[in-house]
This record gives sequence, C-alpha cells and structure tokens, in this order.
Amino acid sequence: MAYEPTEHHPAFEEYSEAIFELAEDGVPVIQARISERLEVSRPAVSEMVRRMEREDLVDVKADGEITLTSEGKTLATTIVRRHRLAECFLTDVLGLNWTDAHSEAGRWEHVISPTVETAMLKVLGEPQTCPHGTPMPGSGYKEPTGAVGLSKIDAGDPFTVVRIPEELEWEAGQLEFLESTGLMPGRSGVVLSFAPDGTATVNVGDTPFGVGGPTADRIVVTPGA
Amino acid sequence: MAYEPTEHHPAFEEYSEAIFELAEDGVPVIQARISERLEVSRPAVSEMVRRMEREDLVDVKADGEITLTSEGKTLATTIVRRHRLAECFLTDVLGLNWTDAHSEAGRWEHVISPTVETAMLKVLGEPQTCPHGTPMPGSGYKEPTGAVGLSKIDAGDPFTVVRIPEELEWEAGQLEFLESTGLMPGRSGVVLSFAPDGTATVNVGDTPFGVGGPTADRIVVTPGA
DNA sequence: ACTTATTGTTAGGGCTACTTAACATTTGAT
DNA sequence: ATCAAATGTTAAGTAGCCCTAACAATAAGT
Repeated sequence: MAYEPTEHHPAFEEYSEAIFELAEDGVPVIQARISERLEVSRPAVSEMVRRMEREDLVDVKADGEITLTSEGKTLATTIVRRHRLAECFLTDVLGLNWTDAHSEAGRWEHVISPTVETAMLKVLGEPQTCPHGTPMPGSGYKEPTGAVGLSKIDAGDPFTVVRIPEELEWEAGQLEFLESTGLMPGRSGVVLSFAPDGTATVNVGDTPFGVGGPTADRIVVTPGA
Repeated sequence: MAYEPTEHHPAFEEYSEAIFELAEDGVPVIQARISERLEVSRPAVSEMVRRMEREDLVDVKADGEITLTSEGKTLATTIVRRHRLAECFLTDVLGLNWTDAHSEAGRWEHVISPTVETAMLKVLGEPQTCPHGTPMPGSGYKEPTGAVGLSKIDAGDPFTVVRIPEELEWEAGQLEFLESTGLMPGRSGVVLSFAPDGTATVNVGDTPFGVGGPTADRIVVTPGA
C-alpha cells in the first residue's frame, strides 16, 4: 500500500531538494538559507540538518557549509528530476501555466514513483529541461556555451532565451508575466534599449516590454536569433 | 506554497474515503471495519473518529454506526473522485496496469488540485467510471438496470462486464489476473459452465478461464452481449 | 446461563516536524 | 576595537497520528 523508494521521509526530500537548488543557484548552502527557502524556523533546520547528518544524507563542514553526501545527492536529484518532469507534464499534457505547474509539482515530486516517472518520460519524449529551461538532473543536458545574462546583450542585438532561473519564482507574478510576454526558453527576440537603471526593453513577439535590471541579469540567453 | 482545499489533514481524507467506500461496499461502517481497511489500531480509529466528529465530518449513532456529515461527504467524494480520476489517467494516459494505477492513485488523490482535476477531466473526456467500472462520485452515472453478479448468468449465456468491485483488490494478484484475461468493463463474453463449487468458466477472448465462486458473485455484469 | 468473540475506550507512550524564547557565537562595518 | 547583524543551538512545548496494554461493555454460540 505504502510506497517507499528507500523509506525517506517527505521532510528529508524537501530539505535535500532545497540544498541541491541553493547550490545550483550559487547561494551558499547554510542553515539560514534553507530556513528562508523552506520558510521554517532556524531551530527546525538545525534539528533536521543534524538528523540528516546522522542518516548520512549531508555533511556539515567546519564553517557550517552543508553538502550532500552521495546518498543525499541521489535523493535530491531524484526529487528535483521528478519536480521538473512534473512541471513538463503539467504544462504540456495538462495545459497548466508555469506558476500553477510549479506549485503543483512541489507536491507531485513526493508522489511520483519510478513507474510513473518512466511513463511520463516516455509520453514527453525524454525532455532535457523543465519548461523554464532548467536542466533535468541526470539527463546529461549541458547549457549551450556562450550563454550569458540578458543584460549582457548589446542594445539592438538579437538573443535566444535559454533559461528562466527558478529563483524568479520568489517574485510574485514574475513568472506569469514572463510567460504572458512569451519570454520563454527557445524563443528569440531583440534587445531594444537599456535604461540607466538597468531596465531592458526587449521584444520577443508583437509588443515590446520592459524587464527590470535584476531580472535581466538572471535570465540566461545566447546571443543571436 | 501549500495547497489546502479547506485545510483538511491527509488523515481526515483517508478516513473519509474509507468510510465512504465501506458504505459503498455495503459493509457496516463501524470503527472495527475502518481499523481493518486502513490497517491501523482500533485506538487510533477511536481517536480519529472523535476528532472527525469534533470537526463535523462524521456523526456517530448510538449503535456505533458512523455516517458522514454533509461536509464529510463532500470531502469523501472529492477524494474518491480524484482517486478514480487518477486511476483513469494513469491507465489511459500513462499506460499503467490496474494494480499499479490503484496503488499510485492512493497517493495521487491527496495531491490533485481542482485545477488539475479539471484538466484531467478534459483530457480524459469526462469519464463516468474508473477503469474498473466504479462510478465517479458526482458524475451522475447510474449503473445499468438489470446488472447482476456474474454467477447469476446461466451457463451458455452471454454477458457484458459492468464493474469489477474494488474489494477484489484485497485478493493479491486478482486484478492483474482479470486484466490479463480481458475481463474488464465493457467487454462481452460467454459463461461456458459452472462447477459444483461455484467456479465459473468463461470466455471473453481467445482462451476460456475459470473464475472462483466468490469472485464470480461479485463481478457485476448485464445479461447479453 | 456461561463462555467467547467482538467492539470500543483509557492510559501511557513515541516519533516527526514544527514553534517561540533565550542565549552563544561569529562576522562585518565603522 | 566595538557594536550590530547574522547565524546556530538549547530548551521547552505543541499538534498530528500512530502504537501497546489493559479494561469494559456488548453480542453470540453452546
């Protein structure tokens, strides 16, 4: 009746995932960051990290940096992979928008079995990235060489969107906005101008729109159409 | 981040579902039955029933019979509907077999949001029953009049399968067997003979096979092809 | 009527994952 | 060097959901 890959509690899955994604985002992996990302108190994180260390899922360095053990990495990539796979599935097969898909996937990731994972991969044709362009762990996908932040493109030049970092989800409404403008992986556009504050004006469809500086820094693109 | 239809704990969902399905199966809804079906101790059920009564999800009659309140019924039918919808989805879209689909659905039912439910319904074309023929609560589906147990069909007569009751899942391997023989809702066949012990020999495809008496009692069919 | 089986409840725990309050330590900026 | 901010830990407590052991009440079989 119960499904247990290797008897891993949901909280361990959630924490492993957070640790993996913090590292992926280049954020120092310390308790305080986990506490913020998962929106739980610091003592809760302290306790969980101790338990995960005991269970050999993480190592804690002397300076407090947390790293996944190989077992932890296996768990984390499994969950992250299922999350991104679920996102693909929810958008492509069920027609959800990015934002809905992301929040749904946050629950699906804990419920998808190997059987279902395989079936989804087959239906989707082995996607290499999630809908935002973030790689599926274990797919062997490599981001194109020469990928840079959108703000590195010269005004007047064309670009092709590679990836919308997951971190932008923290800004409420950001993903909906980008999706509605058509600024999504694979699409090409042109940078029209940059304002002094870094805001970029771009065009990927019929109507130009502005992208705030910090956001434009993070959006990954390749130069050229 | 978290999804809460009306802030209902997973255990309440599980218990409501069990209560609903016991009633559906014609089993008296008392604590002892719930305890068996959910495989939890009697004190655990005692406590949960008390909590659910406090939360206005169930009423307990003087004789110990447990009934769902209208709020409880809403919760139960929601979960049951999602379970059966998930079963359809897992078999039809992802190609899982009945048994896998059933156990997966046991987890999916707690994770499906209204948005996803709507999307699934659309993709599946508003199914009226789950793959075993059990009605989707709220679909308005009525079992055909004249539906009887398979063992009521006369030897030599044709029949059409209406429903494979969920209770048969308790017999390990039973569902796989029936699925492999093709004895599934919508399929027609012929009863070849009955053994003195009630075992029926039937043919729905190329090869005849035997169905034990108790099982044949439960399988719901309509006479005729 | 008496015994047995079935059913429900108390009492006493346990584990997970969280909380707040208080405190210690480290780091950074001036 | 010092003061403030950031970080981690202890302690104590809570809620949810489960367990075993022991006991009371009811129903059923002989």
